[in-house]
Amino acid sequence: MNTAPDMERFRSILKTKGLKATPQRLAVHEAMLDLGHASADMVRDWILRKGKVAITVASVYNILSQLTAMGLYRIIPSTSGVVWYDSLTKPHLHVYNRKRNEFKDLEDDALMLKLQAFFKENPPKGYKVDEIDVLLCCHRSRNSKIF
Amino acid sequence: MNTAPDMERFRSILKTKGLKATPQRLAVHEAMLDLGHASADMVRDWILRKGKVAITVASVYNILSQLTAMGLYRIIPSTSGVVWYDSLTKPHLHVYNRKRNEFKDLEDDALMLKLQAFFKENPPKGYKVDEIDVLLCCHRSRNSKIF
DNA sequence: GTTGATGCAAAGGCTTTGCAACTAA
DNA sequence: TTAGTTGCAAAGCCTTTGCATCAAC
Repeated sequence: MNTAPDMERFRSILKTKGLKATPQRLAVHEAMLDLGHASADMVRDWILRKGKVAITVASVYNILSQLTAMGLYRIIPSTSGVVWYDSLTKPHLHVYNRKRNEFKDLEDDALMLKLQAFFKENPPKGYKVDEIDVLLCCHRSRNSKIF
Repeated sequence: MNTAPDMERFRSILKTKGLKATPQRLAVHEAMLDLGHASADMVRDWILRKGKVAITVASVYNILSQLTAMGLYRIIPSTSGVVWYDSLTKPHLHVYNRKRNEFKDLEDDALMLKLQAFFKENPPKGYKVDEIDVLLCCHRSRNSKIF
């Protein structure tokens, strides 16, 4: 995965916000771009594995929180009690494998647009909806329970 | 809320499974029926507040896990890193208020059926979908971002 | 040189576990 | 009676915090 252009964009975002382009911040962002969605632990592992730079757990957490607050990542709703971050901020679906505790992005723009249109036409009463998080829990067996 | 009939049903489920109807288990289930969806901590608070019975945190966790494994509850996907349980196991939507970290059930059968029909007609490629978890993140301000 | 970021270590939440004591059946 | 449950305390994760040190600018 060529993350170079994204990293350049990242550096300029940091500059705009008056934040320093530290090796740790760059490494975290590169990890997120490569992993797509990950927990703090997974980000740290990725950085150590690649031998990019030394980094502590605390910094990983701090950096992830900060970049999420800046809107670069989103938190994925999960059932595991661990916080997962997603580097893809545009609206999209998640397919979740309960057994493996694994997320996959489902980048189907047409599907997402239909879904948004669906909620536009079928709005939940009394609420203003910001964001739609859809988690499709899947398996690989023959039959599906809901259909 | 009159939970008496549900509690009778609960006792018979326990009997069927060969599990004892301990005061702690009964209290946890009554709490879940009353709260709808709650974290372990909230369940414990409820029980202490009502003065039903003495119970430790460990027992609350154990009982919730066990009853969830039995299919009486489901875990709600959340972004907080805390596990939330839901006593409503039939398919339904959740409205989540990020600011308050609060869930509400959106019991709109018609909406859920349409959604299931939607995914039946627009299936994510390559996956067998078990369950659909939809989290609608909401606010109360004038405008909605997605529409 | 300044200002902000990181490392470190400690503490704080949430959750699980092991074992002895207990109790529902 | 006895198999299953709970209480308790300890430990295990995940995450945050405070402060001294360090480095990007």
